[in-house]
Parts: sequence; C-alpha cells; structure tokens
Amino acid sequence: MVKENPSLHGQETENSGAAKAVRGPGRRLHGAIAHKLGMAILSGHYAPGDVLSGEVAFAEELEVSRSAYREAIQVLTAKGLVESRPKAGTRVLPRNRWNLLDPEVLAWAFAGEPDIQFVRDLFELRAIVEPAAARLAAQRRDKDDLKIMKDALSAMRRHTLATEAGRAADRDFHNAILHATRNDALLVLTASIGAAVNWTTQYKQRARALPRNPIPDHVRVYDAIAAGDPAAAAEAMGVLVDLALEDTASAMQR
Amino acid sequence: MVKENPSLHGQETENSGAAKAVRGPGRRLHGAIAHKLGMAILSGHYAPGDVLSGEVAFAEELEVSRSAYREAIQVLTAKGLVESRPKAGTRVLPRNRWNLLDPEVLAWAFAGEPDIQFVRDLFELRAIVEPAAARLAAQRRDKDDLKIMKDALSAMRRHTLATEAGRAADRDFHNAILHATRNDALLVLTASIGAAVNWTTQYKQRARALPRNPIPDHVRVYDAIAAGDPAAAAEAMGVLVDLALEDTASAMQR
DNA sequence: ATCTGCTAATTACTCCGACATATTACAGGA
DNA sequence: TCCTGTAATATGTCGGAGTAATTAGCAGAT
Repeated sequence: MVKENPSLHGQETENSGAAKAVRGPGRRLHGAIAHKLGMAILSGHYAPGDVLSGEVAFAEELEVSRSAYREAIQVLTAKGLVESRPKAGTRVLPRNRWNLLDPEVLAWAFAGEPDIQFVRDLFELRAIVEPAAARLAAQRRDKDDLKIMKDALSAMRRHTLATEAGRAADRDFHNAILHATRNDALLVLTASIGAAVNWTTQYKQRARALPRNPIPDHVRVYDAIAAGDPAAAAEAMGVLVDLALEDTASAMQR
Repeated sequence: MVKENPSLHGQETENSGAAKAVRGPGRRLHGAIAHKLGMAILSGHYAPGDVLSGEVAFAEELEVSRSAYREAIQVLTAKGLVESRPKAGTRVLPRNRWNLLDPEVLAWAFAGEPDIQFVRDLFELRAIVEPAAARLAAQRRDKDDLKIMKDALSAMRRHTLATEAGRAADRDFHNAILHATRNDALLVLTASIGAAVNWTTQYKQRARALPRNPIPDHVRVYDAIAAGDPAAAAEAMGVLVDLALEDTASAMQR
C-alpha cells in the first residue's frame, strides 16, 4: 500500500484515538499493535467485557492490514487478555483471566501510571517468595553461585543504583540467588517480578535521591547464604524486601 | 536441527484427516497448531536452539495455510517459546525464556510425560506460596469467603476426590482462600499452579485408590482461617501441601 | 593476511481479496 | 409461548504477491 502524503486537510482520523503505533528497530508491526492494545487494556481504556470494533474496521482505523491486526490479537489472546469468537467479536476478558505475571503484560501494566494496589500485591508476593528463595539458596548454593553473587555485589558498590549498570548488577545478584535454588519455576516467577519491580525503582530514583545505602542489606543476605544459614538468609532477605517496599511506597504516594 | 519431523505430520492420505491436529469445538485451527508445536517443544522434541523449517515449508507440511501457521507462531512467541527473525528463521529459545507459569504452557508440559524434576519444582513453589496465602487469608477473610469455603468443604465430603465434582470442590476451596488474600498476583499465580497440580492428582488417582482421607487436613485449614489465626493457618496448609507432595511423589516413582 | 564496506540472496513480514465456517438473531410455525 | 429452521454477520482460513530486514559472501583497501 502506498502511503499518501499527509496533505493539508486535517487529521480528523488521528484524533479519534488511532494514533499510529511507532515501532522501534527489531519490533515488528504486529508487535507494536499488540503493545499498543495491551497498554490500552491494562490502563483501563478498554474495560473487561468491552467488545472491540470488528477486524476490518479496527485494522483500517490503525492503518494496518487485517493480517497484522489479527496476529496482534492472537498475542493478546495468548496472554489471556481478550477472546475472539465468530459473530460475537473480540471482547476483553475479566481480570482474573489475565496472565499478570507474563513479563510483557507486566511491562504494559507499568508503561502508564501503575496501579498502586497492584504494586502492593507484587511486593507482597515478592516478600513471600524471595525470602524462601534465599532460604533454599543457602542450602543448595555452590562456589560458582557465591562467586557470581560476590562479583555482582562489588559491581553494585562501584556503580550506584542510580546508574543502569548498578541496577543490572542488582538484578544479577538476585538472579544468582534464584539460580542457586535449582528451581526453574521459582526462577521464572521471580524474574518476572524482579523486572516489574525494577520499573518501580526508576520511580524511586525519579522521586528523590536514594535515602538509604542498600549495600549493607545485600551483604547481610550474601553472608548468610555463604555461611549456609537458611534462617538468617530468609530473615535478611525479608528485611531487604521490606525496605524496598517502604521506599517505593513513600515515593509513589504523592 | 530438526528439519523433517515424521511424527508430527504425515498420513495425509487418511480420510477426513485423522492425523492432522484435531481441534475440538471452540478450538481454532491456529490454536490446534500452537498446541501441537507447543507440546513438541515442551516434550523436548525440539530442543532450545533448534531452528524450525521455513514458513512455507512447515505450513505445507502441516497442510495449513501460512496465515494459520504464522498466527500459531505468534502465540508461541508470546509465550516466550520461540523467536523469529528474518533470514535467521524461527528458533526455539532457551528454557529460561519460557513462560513456564502460563496456564497453557503448563498444560502442554503435562500433556506428555511430565518431567519429575519440574513437578518437584512446582510443588516446592506451592509449598512456599500457599501457606503464606493461608496466612494472609486468615487476616483478611470476611463472612462471604468463609461461607464459600464451608460450602466447598461439604461438597468435598459429599463427592470424593475420585469424582470430577469432588476435584472441582477442592479447586473451589483453594480458590476461595486465594480470593480471601485480596491479592491479584497471588491469585493468578496459584491458579496456574493449582491447575497444573490438578493434572498430577489424576496421576495419583490412576496409580491407586486414595490412601488418605484429605478432609480432616482441609478442615484444619478452614478452622484456622475462620478463627483468624494466621500462624495456625500457614502451619495447617503447609501440612496439607506436604502430604499432597508425598502422595504424588510416591505415585510417580514407580 | 586482516579488516572494512558493499552486494546479493534468503527469510520473515506485510498486504490484499476471496471464500469458508461458526454463532447469533430473527422470523415463522406448532 | 416455545421450538425450529433460516439468514445475516463477524471471525476464521486460504493463496499469492510484493516489501523489508538481516545475514553471508565477496571485493577492495589497509
């Protein structure tokens, strides 16, 4: 299809909520559509039960082919956000059908203004899972695990959490703990949560300079795991998550 | 590099396509393809790093159009199982990219012979999350929650776990607890795990008659939650999960 | 001999238009 | 009023054509 040169007469079609979804490099067109629609659903623009416009109409509105639109819908269907049936159309599913732990869904949820209650839920889940993971890690870690954690810790010391490199080191530290549990389910779960929580740390940074030095807390966790003390590891990790929740909560409520 | 897969296609000379991916009612063609390929990946028939045949070749092999095949691939991509790039083809991603907690992925994982280690991982996760959920439920439940749990319990008593109605009541009981936590993330997570674990209970049934009456354990959980005693609720739920793991483990290792 | 930049081939990506299928809604009859 | 058959409508499937992007190979320069 040849794109027409945007001429002088107005952009009445753009204003009806059909602004073109820009796609970065490596991102396909249908991926961009899915991203756009996913954010629209997560942000509440489309509520559960709402039925989307027909394929032909919506595809035309987005200025994409029906194929690309359909592939985007399949992505959303795979994540439990919508359901399509002949004659009935495509409707948004109730919230309990959504795969809220899917990394992409989490990214969409945090793309706009994240729901405070949902952030609290995630931290609560994290407060349940991560101390237990630290407990298991203290029992099952080997020398390689400890070395990776140690390296991540020193990297966190060099850069701060204000830099991307520092946050990456923080993620590496937590991932090393997860890996040391030898539990794939735990690994996948907390990788998702960690990614989501990482968005909130950006909010923390934006709100104010770091009020607390997070290194000592991390060191306590490391020491307990290295010593093979499960109870102490769980305890130390519990403190760490609590502090993170406290910081994030105070940064978000205003 | 599996290029040809005799077990997946073939027998196209059959009448009415007996060997094709059968799709039940309500299941679309691309959904059936995704199901088929998903199981093939989860079962290890395609290993991480393997590159699938080209779109045209594979679609022809499956006797479906390229559109249907592509939509199926989008589903797998959305679940983190594969990744497609021009010129490079579609390749299976490493296991840590898979969304193992996606309900559909879990179903695929348990469609064939489930990996024992993975089952143990899931139970370990369940043993972490469910007692914590019971603890929260004991703090936050209201009268409606308790009524639903009570009804589910009596339904479990009437039918046994040997019947589908009994298992449904069991699921209702656990879902009621999750709902009482007022935590959406927890709800979604344990709904997935519970569904997967439910597959294993079928294995239990198949192996032998139920060696234990599960009702008293459930009653203990209910009593603790009704009494608003978080510690006792977590303790009782921990016992329940441990017993379930014990039964399943003994049933699987024969 | 090694590296850099261009060219070409391959592959997924997008678009299009048509037909098939399933589900709902309505109308007609008992 | 209820049931049944029929028609309308939106999703589902198909096949082909053309586009865009990425990799591999080759030529030239360093």
